[in-house]
Amino acid sequence: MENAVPTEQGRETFRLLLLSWYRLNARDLPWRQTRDPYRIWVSEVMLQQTRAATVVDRYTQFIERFPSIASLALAREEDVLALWSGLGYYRRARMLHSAAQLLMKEHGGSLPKSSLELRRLPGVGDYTAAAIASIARGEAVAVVDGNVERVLMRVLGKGAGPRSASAARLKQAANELLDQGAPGTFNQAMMELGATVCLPHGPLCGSCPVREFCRTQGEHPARPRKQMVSVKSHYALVKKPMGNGGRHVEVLLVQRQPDASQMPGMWELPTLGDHDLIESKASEPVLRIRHAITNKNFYVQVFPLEAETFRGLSSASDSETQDWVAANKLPEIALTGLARKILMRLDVFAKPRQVRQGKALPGADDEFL
DNA sequence: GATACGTGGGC
DNA sequence: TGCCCAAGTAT
Repeated sequence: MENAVPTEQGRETFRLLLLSWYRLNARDLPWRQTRDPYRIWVSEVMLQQTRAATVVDRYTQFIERFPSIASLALAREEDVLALWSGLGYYRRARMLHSAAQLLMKEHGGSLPKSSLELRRLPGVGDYTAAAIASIARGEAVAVVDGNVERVLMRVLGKGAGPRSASAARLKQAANELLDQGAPGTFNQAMMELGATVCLPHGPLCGSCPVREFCRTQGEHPARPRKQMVSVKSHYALVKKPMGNGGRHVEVLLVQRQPDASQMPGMWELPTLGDHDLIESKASEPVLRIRHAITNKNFYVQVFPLEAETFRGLSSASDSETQDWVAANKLPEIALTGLARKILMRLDVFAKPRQVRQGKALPGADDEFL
């Protein structure tokens, strides 16, 4: 493969330029203020397929609640999932939790040092193992995530054929480029460059510290797109006053099947079939929203129902676990992202702290009709 | 290697 | 009632 940084001298210049750019431009993110392997691990798992901006608050809350491997290991899985609610890819949380328990049992409660050993933990793949080892332990191993892959493809150019872009070639290129003296910082700098300058669309080549080494100046092949599918779904909002002068309410929730492929064991509003809608004589929905999950658009309508009405419906006798949950306990429940969104919009969810100012609260974007 | 797994934000 | 995709992993 032809290489825009073929000589060691070229690579060294690349490193210096990248690292000095990073020193000036690194975003101030909470997990960058520590080298605690546990915290790095938590942040890396949260960051899998998830934007840094989304992770910031969740990371802070998570670390506050589970400051150590031991505290995480001792927690109940449902409490871990409750903190993960809305982040998606819930398997990550389960694996993080089970890995913490494994470490308590078999590794003296600490994370292994090498990327090779880290790689054996559930939920820790090549990327995460390299990230933890390089950032927290200074191991000279390069990470290749989506950002690094894009940066390298652009810097190195397409090369001779499809093989040149294989994972193995990219990993090799990344390791040749790696700064042996500061692997953790170098890795983060490469990712930061991808996340903030070498963007998938409209890369900011004018601001790129290593543009002199770049063969392509920003070209990037488009990926095949996937067809979106539309699905309609209906949910019931069943409330019951709790006393206290009617100030507090309880909401009826159901738990998804433990063997469901999506969001197993998570809690959501009771679903209503078409038959239920007729049967319940439901009138107008209190809420219509769109909720996208991977390649499916859910067009969701929420109908307010009296407890007694709901009890009479066929769906109510399904074998799912049901429970009344006090509104002020909702933050402790492992809700699906959709359930969380609905309860927030309808002002049932006791909002933790965030005060929104100057913004129209109903998110507008995914509201429909 | 392909596919499933969630969600929010940007345009 | 769009489309992309983000600090991936497991199967």
